[in-house]
Amino acid sequence: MIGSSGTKEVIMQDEIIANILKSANLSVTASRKKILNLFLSTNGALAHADIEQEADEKMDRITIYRTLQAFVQKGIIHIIPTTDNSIRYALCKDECSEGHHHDQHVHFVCSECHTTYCLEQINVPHVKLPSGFTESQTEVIINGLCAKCHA
Amino acid sequence: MIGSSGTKEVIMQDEIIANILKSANLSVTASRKKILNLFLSTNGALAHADIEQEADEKMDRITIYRTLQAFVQKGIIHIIPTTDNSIRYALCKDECSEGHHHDQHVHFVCSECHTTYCLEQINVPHVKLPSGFTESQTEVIINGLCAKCHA
DNA sequence: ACAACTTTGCAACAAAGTTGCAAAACAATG
DNA sequence: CATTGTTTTGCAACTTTGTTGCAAAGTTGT
Repeated sequence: MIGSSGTKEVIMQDEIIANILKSANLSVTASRKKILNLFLSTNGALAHADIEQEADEKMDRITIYRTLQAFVQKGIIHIIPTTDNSIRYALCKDECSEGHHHDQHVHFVCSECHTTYCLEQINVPHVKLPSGFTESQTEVIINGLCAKCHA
Repeated sequence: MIGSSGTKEVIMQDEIIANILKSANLSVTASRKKILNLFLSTNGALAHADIEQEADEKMDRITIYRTLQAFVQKGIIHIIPTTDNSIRYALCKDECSEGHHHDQHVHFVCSECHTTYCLEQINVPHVKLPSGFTESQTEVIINGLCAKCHA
């Protein structure tokens, strides 16, 4: 659900979503629209479990797995590394495309509420590697307390 | 196994391992020595599966789980974030203690051979956070090709 | 060497993820 | 808008990964 916005906005959003799917060469189905909508209306990251809960109406676990896999492969979302053995996904920025993720922003994971924030504004600092090593992607994960969870 | 070193060195290494365990308040058992030895003789990170393979002699899966948990809790090893839903562990440096991990070095994961290197020499750059956010730990994971896997 | 305590291995269980296949939904035509 | 070909979904069954309780075995300290 898009919240309390009017019908016109809902239709707009719906078309935006459909277009994202089409330009990724994915057919536009109810489950995909629902999951993509969830990502668009969340500014943090989502785990498989979150999606399973939110998309309350009957949607198979397996469909969620496959949808997420498809989205990752097509460059719509990307995986954020975690220490708790749970895969978290977040929307990609424009520079990402099929098979080529260029995600250079910092992720912040709150140790209290476990929300994952994408800090787009902040650039990933460049790190010099030992000789023989080449970088294709750098991920920065910062753990700590977010603004909401401060005492 | 320590390789082809002489008997004296093996005994030395054995004592070092026992001391690490003792100062962490863990009793010295065969499984723990074997797993800790594995970490000491690997300069990268190990996943549960790696340990299960290497420690070929009969050692229960469950013992490995519990040993790793104990090591993490006591500050002997720490978890490295990954994108592939597999928990990887690496030895902690001296600054780590029970319940308090101060691991500030960069990790490099080779996309070819999936070896995880700890780049101790390289400092983690400091990142400025939005107001209200406080950092407790920063992790940097770099993906790319390692020296061995270069064509 | 003995008693108190910790760790191990087994069994059983729970959670997370994958694969094959038939039915349903979608896309693209006329 | 109906039909055909393709893609996606949902189900069942299975694999892999991780957890818990408990008795037997091992470790520690005296």
